[in-house]
Amino acid sequence: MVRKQAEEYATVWERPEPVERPVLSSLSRDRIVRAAIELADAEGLGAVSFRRIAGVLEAGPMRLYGYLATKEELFDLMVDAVYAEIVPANTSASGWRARLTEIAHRTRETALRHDWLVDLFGGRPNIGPNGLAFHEASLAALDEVAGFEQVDTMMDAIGAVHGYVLGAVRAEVTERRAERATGMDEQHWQQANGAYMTKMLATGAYPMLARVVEDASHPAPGTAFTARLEAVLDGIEARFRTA
Amino acid sequence: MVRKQAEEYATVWERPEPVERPVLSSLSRDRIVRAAIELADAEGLGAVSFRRIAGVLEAGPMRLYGYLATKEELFDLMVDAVYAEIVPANTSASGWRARLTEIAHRTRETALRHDWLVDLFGGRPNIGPNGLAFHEASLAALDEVAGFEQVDTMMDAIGAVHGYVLGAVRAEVTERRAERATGMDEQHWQQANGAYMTKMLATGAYPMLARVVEDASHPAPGTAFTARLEAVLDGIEARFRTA
DNA sequence: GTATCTATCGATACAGTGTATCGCTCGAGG
DNA sequence: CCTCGAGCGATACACTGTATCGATAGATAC
Repeated sequence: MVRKQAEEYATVWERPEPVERPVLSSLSRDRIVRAAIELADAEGLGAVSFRRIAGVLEAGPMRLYGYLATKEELFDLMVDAVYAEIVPANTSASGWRARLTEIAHRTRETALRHDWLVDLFGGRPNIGPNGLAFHEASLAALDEVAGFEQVDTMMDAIGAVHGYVLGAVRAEVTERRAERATGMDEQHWQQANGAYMTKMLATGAYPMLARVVEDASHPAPGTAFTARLEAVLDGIEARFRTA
Repeated sequence: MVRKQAEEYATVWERPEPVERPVLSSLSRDRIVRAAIELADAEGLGAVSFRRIAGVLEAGPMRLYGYLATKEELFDLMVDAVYAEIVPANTSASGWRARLTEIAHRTRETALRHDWLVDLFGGRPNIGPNGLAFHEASLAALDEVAGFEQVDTMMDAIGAVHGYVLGAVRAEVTERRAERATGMDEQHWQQANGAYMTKMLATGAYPMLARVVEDASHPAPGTAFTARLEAVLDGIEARFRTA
């Protein structure tokens, strides 16, 4: 190119500079996914768009399609990246209950750290490398444990645990989100919903709920999760373990 | 109006017809929500838009805003409408286990019938009349049952059950969706994912998963759900019931 | 019976979305 | 040295939720 220009313009002085060409930021799936996760953490899943990610990475939106085919794929990668935070590198827990408990708690903590996770978790097959590692770790917790020799038994056990964890964490995150709604209007939201709830309970149509609202103690968030998880583990031991 | 026209144009023959005014279809939250649910059932949640709903109901999109303030409110109403399908009018089950089991199964069946439900379920506080009735029914199953006198105990029990049900159903629906992906490309999807999975398992990094894929029997979908639910109920009895 | 007020409707508009298309430009390979 | 192919991104398209606002029709006041 420059050669050709050199033919047309004999001297540098007349020859124009090449068109301003912005330096291409180096991109990778990793950088894209990391940017997307930061966006989601800061402003919610709704703020994640190809245009905004590209803006952060100083690239054109269409460039992302060299790394991802669809937005769903982006979500899949985000979830798998977060799975890496859940799977413990090397667990110190011994015994199947302790190891499943550890996985459950790490799952919960990660979901609280990235509160958009529950919207994607289990919404599509999570079969990326880290998602598989997660299931592998769960299964490994039952490997060579007396009474869990059968594959079907193992699946029942981790199916029950993961089912509980997924549902419980989703409920907990939803509640947290609602409690501290978007900043300013927190007070307004609380007030409006409080009024609505008292009105509904006053109808007398929900006597048990009324009792609960009146008498419930509100333990620290994690304790209920832990206690119920223990119950699920008890149930697994009672019903599935064949030792 | 016509009077005024009558003054301007003395005879009918010169007086123009009033402007064509389309007959307004009668609207209600109920009709809107019903239309939205039909759309979601037929074409998925993604097909639910104010414009399409309005189209079905032969109204302008903006007219819906007289009944709903935002799309999230529409989703809330859809979920609450479906809760009505879950809550049994009058249960025949006796005993707390049977009644909680009935609720769990009705939840599952409803979620399978409306496979978009799991995407909204528990994603926002579901405190509409039917949502409250759902929780009321769950609590009522434990009312005056020996060993569940304490409100906190009751909450632990139904928290564990609902957690499990929510998570397990979400996982099941996701799997169903993936298996029969969008029609034609089912075969293609299965093939691509099968190849991917076998490749991943061949790496040897997931020995337990490999064992599972090899040895797992694939029972009818409902049976695993039921068995694991029984385990959860066992655990509740073992850990929470104070009788 | 007439005039005014008010609530509702929907056309239009706006900012944003995911993504298909397609020239352009550049670096690598023959 | 030239050609080819790949990567890039400007542009465009169809669509989204929703704010604005003039027009209208029914209700209300005199």
